[in-house]
Amino acid sequence: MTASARIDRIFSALGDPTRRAIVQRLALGEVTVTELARPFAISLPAISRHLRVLEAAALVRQERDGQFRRCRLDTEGLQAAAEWLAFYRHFWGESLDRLDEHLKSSVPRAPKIKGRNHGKHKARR
Amino acid sequence: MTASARIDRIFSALGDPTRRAIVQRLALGEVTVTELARPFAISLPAISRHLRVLEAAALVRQERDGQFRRCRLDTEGLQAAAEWLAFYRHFWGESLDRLDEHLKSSVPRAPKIKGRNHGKHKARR
DNA sequence: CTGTTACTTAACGCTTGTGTTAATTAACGG
DNA sequence: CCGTTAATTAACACAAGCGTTAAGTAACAG
Repeated sequence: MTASARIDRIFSALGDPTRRAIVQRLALGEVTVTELARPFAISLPAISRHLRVLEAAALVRQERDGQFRRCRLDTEGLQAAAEWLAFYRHFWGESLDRLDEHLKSSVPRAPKIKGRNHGKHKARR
Repeated sequence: MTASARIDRIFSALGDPTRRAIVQRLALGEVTVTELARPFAISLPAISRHLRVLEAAALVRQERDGQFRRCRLDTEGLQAAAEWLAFYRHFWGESLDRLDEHLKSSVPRAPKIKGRNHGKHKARR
């Protein structure tokens, strides 16, 4: 697999608001698929496929636990994306130290669950 | 415009290898559209539309110069993406300082132009 | 066994994305 | 003016993406 294809999958995966919301939810902790799906206004199969995409991008990992599948963050994809972007840091002249400061000083709010009615596809029934 | 829609556009824009190659090219310096398009195996209109997408994502800016349009990086989108990802840094326990080190120590190779025959759509004529 | 719960896979439809060629707009150069 | 160069917009084709419902698989619970 080429490096480009890997980064492709990561950024494409993060381009969907439902999938970013899943990542944000998993940042709070491990959950089963059904638990994960509950806050969303889309069907379970839809969530299931988002999870495939996130797994292929190394953003999420799933592990079987009897009847359940536990999902958690996979940092590999996030790291890869961060490193790709870090290459361009000097263009905005912000050292990572200063970015670090900025982030530490901002309120560490929990990510909100988004992804309902995001307007790309309406539920039709 | 919602914050989510903005991040949407940025990650979706970066999800395409041709567009990432454009960003990489512009990191080397300002160019006109035709110059920018030359290394790619796709038509000028296709490049032109990629530029629209990149502009909408605040990743590229275009400025008229007589007969030409000069394109350059817009760091706003890159920053926004980096900040979104930075929220998850602590999950892989890497401080930005250490990431900084890592990047400084690696060879500062120029980004390569990719995006030809990336397999998503074959040229048909 | 049998039914229930937790998912995933299959099949389908609509929308979006990406490419093409042809036509258009705008500036430059004689 | 008139032709050339630079780039965009228009119109179209086809693939990919994301949603749905229905059917399949696997573990659990009685």
